Amino acid sequence: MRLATWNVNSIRKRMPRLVAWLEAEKPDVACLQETKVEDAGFPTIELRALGYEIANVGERSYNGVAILSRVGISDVAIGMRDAADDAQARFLAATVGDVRVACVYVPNGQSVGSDKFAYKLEWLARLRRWLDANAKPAESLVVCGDFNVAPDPIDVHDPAGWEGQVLFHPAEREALRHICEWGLVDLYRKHHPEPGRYSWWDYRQLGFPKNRGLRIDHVLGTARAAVRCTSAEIQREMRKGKEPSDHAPVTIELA
DNA sequence: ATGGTTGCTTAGCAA
Repeated sequence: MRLATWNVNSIRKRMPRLVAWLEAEKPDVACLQETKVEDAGFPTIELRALGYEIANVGERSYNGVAILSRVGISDVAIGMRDAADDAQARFLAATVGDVRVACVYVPNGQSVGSDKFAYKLEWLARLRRWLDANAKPAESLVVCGDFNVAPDPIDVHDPAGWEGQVLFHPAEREALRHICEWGLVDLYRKHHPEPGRYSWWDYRQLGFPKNRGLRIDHVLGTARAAVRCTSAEIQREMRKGKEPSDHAPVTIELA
């Protein structure tokens, strides 16, 4: 089973690329973030025509996550369904094939010390509590999406310059570690120990041509998923060309 | 130096 995660930065804007990518890569499961559209405007008919069943939760202008599956989709959960009153469309879980998958769009955090940064840390803490309450480390579970956190210095083009900044602040990295300590493995790192592999490059300041990137999009899996994971890739070429998303897809193969 | 680029929605916000 081929599973991918991709922050598309507006599904409507990205439809030509998304359709071409789905047709070329044929992922069995595609987890999308930043769809930026209300449910009524989601391109359901077009994606169904490509053979996908869809779970989606969106909102006007911002956020929005979706799971596309060609291997069935069931037990869809929209939002973390915890005590927090969270109107933002950032979380979807579903069973696809024999795998439970959670598609997440972690808040960006904007700047360290801001209300949005506090919200990001709280959201990451909620994600850990969601795992505690709704999943088991012994099951086949994948948690993937845009985490807006680079875990380690090797995930950052200029770790000294980024240290303490949003996306690479010790508090967010600790929150991500706490999530992984529940029982999740970074499936990309499992196959790629080398530094300098990024999934996001800022549109500004020639971020991509200068390869000033960060690895902030992740596919995390339980041990049971990890033993089935035979490969993982970042599709850097998808960041090239006309009107790209600022994120590249990350894909894994599960035996 | 709070710049710069993109997208949504239409001037300002979010990333």
